[in-house]
Amino acid sequence: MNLSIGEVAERAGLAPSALRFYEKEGLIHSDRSDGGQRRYHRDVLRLIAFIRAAQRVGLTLDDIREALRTLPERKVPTASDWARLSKSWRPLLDRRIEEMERLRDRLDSCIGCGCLSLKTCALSNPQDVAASQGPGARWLIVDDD
Amino acid sequence: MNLSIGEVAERAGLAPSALRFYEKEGLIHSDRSDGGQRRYHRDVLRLIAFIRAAQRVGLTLDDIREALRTLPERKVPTASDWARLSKSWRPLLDRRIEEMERLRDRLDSCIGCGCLSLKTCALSNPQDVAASQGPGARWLIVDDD
DNA sequence: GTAAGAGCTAAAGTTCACTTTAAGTCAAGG
DNA sequence: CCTTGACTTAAAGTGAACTTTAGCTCTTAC
Repeated sequence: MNLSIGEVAERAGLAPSALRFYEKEGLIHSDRSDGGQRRYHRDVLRLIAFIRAAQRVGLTLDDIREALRTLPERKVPTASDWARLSKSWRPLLDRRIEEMERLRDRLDSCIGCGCLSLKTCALSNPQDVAASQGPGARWLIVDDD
Repeated sequence: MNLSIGEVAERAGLAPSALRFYEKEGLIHSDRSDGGQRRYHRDVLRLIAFIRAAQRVGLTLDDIREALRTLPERKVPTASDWARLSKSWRPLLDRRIEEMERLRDRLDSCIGCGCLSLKTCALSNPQDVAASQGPGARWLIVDDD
């Protein structure tokens, strides 16, 4: 317990500046030594691991701060608190995986058929993906006319 | 053929400003009308679709520009050119999918066992992932001691 | 006790991928 | 011909997620 910022940075695999930044953003918390230096509870490592995982799932720090607000205010979160949090990311993660798999399959079918834009190609029948991320997410769909 | 910037933007689902930006970045090309306005060949739509797909796979515009440099200089790319390109993204895409699946499974096993940090938990035995993205990518691995 | 290295703050800087702005030009219908 | 809306440029602005800088202070090992 009572880790310095350097120790946390080292163990968590990010820079001390990132830890100060996360703190300023209200994502993590630290106590202070008599001299005013940050001192961390070991639990912060788990929290940081969660933050990084959430980022990989595609959440912004804003989203993450929001999610973390569901954790108990001033007490150390329990296993079930963490479990609830992980669970809430599951659908998002599933969507991302599905999205990637669809993209992979489309790329595959294109490599196979060599068309990439004909009406007969899988890529030209977007009914499933096109709307998922607004007008930008059209993958490999190009409608030749 | 000979689409205006507005038409391309509309069909590709992005803003005209993005098209000008891509052009400045050397990702796409346009001819000009007598009056100096951009005129696009329909093929640019496919190219844009590829660029967006590549971005979803996690490539930066720099990476993409690099990849596009393998396309024939001043002639319209053939289906097999595109196929080669898609193929080259496949491993990256596979890695991203694997990564996401691993994260999902880990979150699952955590929800199941409720530990999240004990040495007995799946999360504590990272031999596979930890090195994949440098020291930052430690997922949910926290080594309590 | 002291020197070196780790930590402190606030503010400015960085990169990525664009968007916005300002001041003007082009194209097409009536 | 004229108006309107789409287009042009260069340059500045944006937001996310940090990092760097400058000028200090703290902590620790000798």
